[in-house]
Amino acid sequence: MPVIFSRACEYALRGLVEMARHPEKQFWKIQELAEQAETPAPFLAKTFQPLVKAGILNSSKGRQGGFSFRRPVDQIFLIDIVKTIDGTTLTHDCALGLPECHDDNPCPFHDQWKRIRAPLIEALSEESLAHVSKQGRN
Amino acid sequence: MPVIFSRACEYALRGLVEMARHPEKQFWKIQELAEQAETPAPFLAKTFQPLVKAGILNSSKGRQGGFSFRRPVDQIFLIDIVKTIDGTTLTHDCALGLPECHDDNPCPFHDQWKRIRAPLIEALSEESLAHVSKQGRN
DNA sequence: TTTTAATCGGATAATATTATCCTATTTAAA
DNA sequence: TTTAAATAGGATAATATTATCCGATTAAAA
Repeated sequence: MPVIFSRACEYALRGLVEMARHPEKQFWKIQELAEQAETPAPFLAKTFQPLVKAGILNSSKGRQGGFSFRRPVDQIFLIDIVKTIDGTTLTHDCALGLPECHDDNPCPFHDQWKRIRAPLIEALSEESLAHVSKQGRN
Repeated sequence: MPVIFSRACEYALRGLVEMARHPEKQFWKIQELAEQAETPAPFLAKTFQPLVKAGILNSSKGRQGGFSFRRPVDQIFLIDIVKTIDGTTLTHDCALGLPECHDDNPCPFHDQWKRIRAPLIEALSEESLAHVSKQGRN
């Protein structure tokens, strides 16, 4: 098991952060980006496809092609990427995996998980690629 | 992908909560418990084995055998179960999956994830089976 | 003492996820 | 116009996780 995001989402995040750290670069090719982000290139390419469909990335085929952001990186939030690739499981579903668990029919862990999850969702919603890309050293 | 715990851990938690909700019952057989907890019986049995090894559960073979808690349920915390079954990935590892990411060599998401993770770990550490088992309706 | 019924542990099967490969399509350079 | 180089998408392979099965072991009841 990965930590909290799927492998696919981890790779996408790594790639996007790497892109955001180099605003001078207009178009990124998967091959080069994968090397920088330490991800398998073909898999990174796959994870980028839904991001293009979701309107987060722009893609261009052919020579001089590659990927670019569709909007400024201070307007792209981690939650956008996570929801595009991993869906709403993390933000919506029952932590014990019970499909019948809802507010009006809660499992024993429902309220606690809701409280735990809130700051997580909040942080992912407020954290932009612009901000994240200025952090860290890797 | 499951929400945040592995399927195995989800099942274990469901089973243990069910046990904690019926303190009058001394020994639980996997078959009956699995039905109550809506989990596959053989897989639940597997997930219980590490809990026995970790000293959280007691197991007894043979007729009249089954599983029981080894200490009072107000002294068993969700973090104990999660760590026993899913390990320390959730509480220790890099959210972007980078093995070289540490406090002294942080990835761009390191500090944010640390802040997000803190209340999660805190809640799991404070939440006892006794308390959880009194919540909810499932 | 034998039988019954439970967990334990190893082997195996099924499924989901991760990873790669190959052809088609697209675009720009030659 | 042709060639080269990129993404798109479908097919396939590898791996990890989930799920089941079965014989071995254990312990109580018959």
